[in-house]
Amino acid sequence: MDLKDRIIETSLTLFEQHGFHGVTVNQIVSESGTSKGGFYHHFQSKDELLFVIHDYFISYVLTKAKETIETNDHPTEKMQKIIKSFVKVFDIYKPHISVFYQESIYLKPQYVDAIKEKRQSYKAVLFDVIREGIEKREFRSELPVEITVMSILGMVNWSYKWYKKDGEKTIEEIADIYVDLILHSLLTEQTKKDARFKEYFLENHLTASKK
Amino acid sequence: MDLKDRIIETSLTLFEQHGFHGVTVNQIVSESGTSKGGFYHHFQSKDELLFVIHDYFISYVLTKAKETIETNDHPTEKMQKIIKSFVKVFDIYKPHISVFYQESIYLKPQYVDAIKEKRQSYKAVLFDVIREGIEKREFRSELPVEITVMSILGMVNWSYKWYKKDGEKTIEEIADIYVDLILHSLLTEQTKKDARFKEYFLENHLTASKK
DNA sequence: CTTGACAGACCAACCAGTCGGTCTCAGTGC
DNA sequence: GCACTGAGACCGACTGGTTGGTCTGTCAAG
Repeated sequence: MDLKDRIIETSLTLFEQHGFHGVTVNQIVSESGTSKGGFYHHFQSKDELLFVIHDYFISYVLTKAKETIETNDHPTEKMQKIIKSFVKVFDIYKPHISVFYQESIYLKPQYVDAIKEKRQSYKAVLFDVIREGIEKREFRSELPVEITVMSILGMVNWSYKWYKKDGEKTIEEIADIYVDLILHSLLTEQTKKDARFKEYFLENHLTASKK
Repeated sequence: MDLKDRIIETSLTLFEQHGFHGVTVNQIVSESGTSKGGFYHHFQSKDELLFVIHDYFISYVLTKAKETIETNDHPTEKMQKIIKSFVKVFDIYKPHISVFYQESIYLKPQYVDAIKEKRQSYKAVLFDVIREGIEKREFRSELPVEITVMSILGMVNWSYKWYKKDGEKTIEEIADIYVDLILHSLLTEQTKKDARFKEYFLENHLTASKK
């Protein structure tokens, strides 16, 4: 791991704990075992560092989501895969995500456009899946697409506020719960009975408690 | 409106736009038409101002939620009322909420405990409703209480990132959609058929599009 | 000898907070 | 009715510490 990465990793941890403005360049520098010179050799400014962190994460997530929808799956399957893959990102990128949602307000104007665009693309992916789901009668037709997308995003994204790696539930379990909740909201009664999607519901899991 | 309130209102707007550290006391002072002296006459420090904003909002929401559950309603009704009342808070207190979730990381240690306690109480209210719902067989028994609470909180709280007062949908409409989504995730098939709860679902609203 | 990676002393700007001062007004004594 | 006093509300020039960023070097590799 070279110096640049070490600086990023250190900053991530520090930013997550104390916020962008709660951390000085001197702290970053000393915790990553380098110097002002080392830092400014790799980054034009503290603001550029913030941008690099943002871009790194959003690019990764966006690529993953696009991969998922370029299949011939049913919308229900797509939704399940998107959610699972996104939730799993928390295990690796939680600090990135925290910084992404917590500190984006401090991104300098010159950087915001690049990030905004990718953010929009990510939302668009979800939009398309839901629209497709409604068209194909798998999802309830009375759902307003925009609000539904924002609800799903909110539910999943909020995890950054409380998810702990060594918590009671594994990331896989949490992802399964989200899938269950979301699909229960989205699917029509008809689709819920479809045997192909049975495995997505908690009540049919082997671990579920049955009376 | 006296000076103290004017300072709070101005700060709220500024903090929401630029973040706590993106706003200087001088800015606050000049935008609220006062002076350094005026500011420090009412607040011990910039940090205290942040605390006052936090406390004001969380106290309000907590009181509202406690009022709601001190009824003899069914859990389903309670859940619906809590969600509706909380979502409606966005219309009045959106800046408070934004600052609450965005800047709490910068609260000084001396203030965090007071806020944390009220935050926990709020979660506890939701916990209780869900537990009661499961006990009374209105909510699905396979739901893990903690994650479900966090999902609901996430879904609703996330609104602060995108809700605009003059947006396409009114706050009432958004609240109704949340209620529909959440109840579809929570309720048992049996309970969904209960005529008393019919009005909570979008498909039974007068405005819903029917083929 | 050149170039890229890194070191660290130094600087200028900024910003939260201070402090002596002014203005207004209610209360008090005569 | 008037002069005096003191307290609370508010003013704004000033300061001292902090912080992002610079600049001159050093050194190892090629």
